[in-house]
Amino acid sequence: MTLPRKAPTMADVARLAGVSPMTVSRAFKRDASVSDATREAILKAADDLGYVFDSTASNLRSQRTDFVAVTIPSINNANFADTVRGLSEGLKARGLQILLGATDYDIFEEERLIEQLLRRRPEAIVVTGGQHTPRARRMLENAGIPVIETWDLPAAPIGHVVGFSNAAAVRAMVDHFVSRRLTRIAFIGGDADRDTRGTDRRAGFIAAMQAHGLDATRLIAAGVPPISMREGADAMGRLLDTLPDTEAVICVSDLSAFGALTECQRRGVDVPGRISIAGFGDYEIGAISVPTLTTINPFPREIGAQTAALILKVLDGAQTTPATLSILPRLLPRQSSR
Amino acid sequence: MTLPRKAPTMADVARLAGVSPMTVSRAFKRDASVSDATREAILKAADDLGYVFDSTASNLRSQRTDFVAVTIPSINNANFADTVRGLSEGLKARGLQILLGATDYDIFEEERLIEQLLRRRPEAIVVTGGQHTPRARRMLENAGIPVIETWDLPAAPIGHVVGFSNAAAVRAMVDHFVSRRLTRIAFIGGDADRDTRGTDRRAGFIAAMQAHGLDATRLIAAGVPPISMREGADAMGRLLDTLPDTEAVICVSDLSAFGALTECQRRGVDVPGRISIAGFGDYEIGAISVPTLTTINPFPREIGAQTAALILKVLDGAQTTPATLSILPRLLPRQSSR
DNA sequence: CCCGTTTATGTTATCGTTAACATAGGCTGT
DNA sequence: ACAGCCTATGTTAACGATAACATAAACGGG
Repeated sequence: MTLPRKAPTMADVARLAGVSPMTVSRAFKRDASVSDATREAILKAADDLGYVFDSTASNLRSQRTDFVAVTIPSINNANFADTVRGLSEGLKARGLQILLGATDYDIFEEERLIEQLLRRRPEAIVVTGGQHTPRARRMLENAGIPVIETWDLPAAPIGHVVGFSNAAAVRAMVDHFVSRRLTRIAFIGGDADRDTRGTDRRAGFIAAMQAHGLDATRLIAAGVPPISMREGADAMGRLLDTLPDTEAVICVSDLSAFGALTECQRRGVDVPGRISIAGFGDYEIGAISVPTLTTINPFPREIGAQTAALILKVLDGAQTTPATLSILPRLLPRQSSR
Repeated sequence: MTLPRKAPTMADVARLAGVSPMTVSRAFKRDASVSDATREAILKAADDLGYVFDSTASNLRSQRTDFVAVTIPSINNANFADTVRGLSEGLKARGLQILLGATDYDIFEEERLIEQLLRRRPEAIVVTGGQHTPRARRMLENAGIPVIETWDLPAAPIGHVVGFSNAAAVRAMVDHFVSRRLTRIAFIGGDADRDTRGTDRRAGFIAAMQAHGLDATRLIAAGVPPISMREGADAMGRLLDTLPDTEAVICVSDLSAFGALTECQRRGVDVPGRISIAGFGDYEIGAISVPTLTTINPFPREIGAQTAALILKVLDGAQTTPATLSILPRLLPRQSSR
């Protein structure tokens, strides 16, 4: 057992390799000009000493952290996870690392998180949604780094946008049902004020119903977002109890839609025979359940990939004006609706 | 539009507030001794200037980053996400932030990731699983920070452990089936060598079957881990085609088990009447599907929570020897098995 | 073969915060 | 009233890498 002596620094490596610290620094960068022999000797020396590059020092001196800060509502959500995956893959090649934080669907938590993240001096920041506290907005505006809002098309963007209209996506679903002669349509979502995307979807539902001259009052609040399969099932139970003549139901996500489907199965209610069900998000479950679930794919991974590409473009100076990349969600009619 | 002048530093804040930079530094810490009047003036000045604390400098000087590095196989997995959530919640109170990386179920990718993470000088590192490349192992051993292996009970731990035996958990499932007089049992998992926890589960299955004197050759390889619902369904299809007398099947996860269930539903194969199905992980879907899925809950969130608590203890010096916290997974018999 | 250019390396100062030490003034108890 | 002890603040130097500048050696073309 050796004593836990102080960790070796570049100076130690330099001494052992017989070069200056600056040369060691160069040897650890990809592009820098160091002769092969010297680099090899340096890496050997570093390995012998068990040297581990200290990026805290590098970050300060070079004023670069190679972090990209990302906030998502929840880690435990396949859609947001897909976006993070798309981002991560697109940024990895450039050595950019994601600094991830979850807001728990709360814009005040988001504000706190953004402050924490900005202190780490990321190269760019990606936030989910276009609704923020005034202070959060101010921090983002003054951060001096590229800001990308995703999963939404904010009316007044802070910087760049890679998103889609949640309201328009749900409108397409309403249109789909109406074209099938289904008019008594309900909406199952979370309690109004927390999940802003869920709220947008509900608003889109109401607007679309009214545009068709239909009653938009079949609204079931299933609990605090994100609503679970279980909450979807419970909401469906209440819907069947109170408004049994409902012909179709749009759920805020595929998870709640699947829960709703199982409630119908337990009660022997035929889907889509007696009631049609639609979800949102194109989760895998909707593609494989029996029956499969009609849903909307907002291409979350694509959002991440395009966001990553945009960040690289901006950091390269190849994009100097705020960009808005609009993703077009796709309606996927499946067995759960007719 | 103001010019993007240089971001203000503590020195700027200090000048405006009429104090020394050190006092500003103190004002930004929780415990430091600064009079209320001074702190207020400083925070006001900071706000006026739009000052954002620079943790890159703080990290270097104080030799603390308040990062805890975490590697998980995949971001897009509810079980690992739960562990991260448990960790995150337990660490937040102490101002520790998670630095997350995904290995994509690949120990070579894990090695690369561990190196990247250690360069950021985390206060502790949490890895999923107990199998690592030799170099990864060496890096962890020499990192000089607490190392916690999770989701496994390694034979030769590097440091601390918060995990469970995947093999033992599956053995309990085999025992469960055997006690119900089911003996022709199959296992659906991923291809052998990648997902080490999946491999452990398969090995546990084989060992348990042999311990009962039963045939342990009904093994279906469903593809590259992590295997999806779809792959679970496909595997079940092959199983029904090739070994139609199978009485029970244990799937490597609830997701593949649900896929397998849907394949049975599509084929009109009664579950559990003709075949029993079990999964692993206690995903929400298993609790709500019709029929509900027999599964094993390894308490992923608890793993995260206990890991967080352990890290705090170690950083406080209240735990100086390597700890092994063993979680006991719970078998949950449900409708999909009899 | 000489001068302009490139390549490999060295030197110096610095990024912005804070640990460590120092000190003035106020307070406490006897 | 004074030693002893807090409390609030200041001063100095350092964390470990690297940007910016400098230079010696190698190269190359006419």
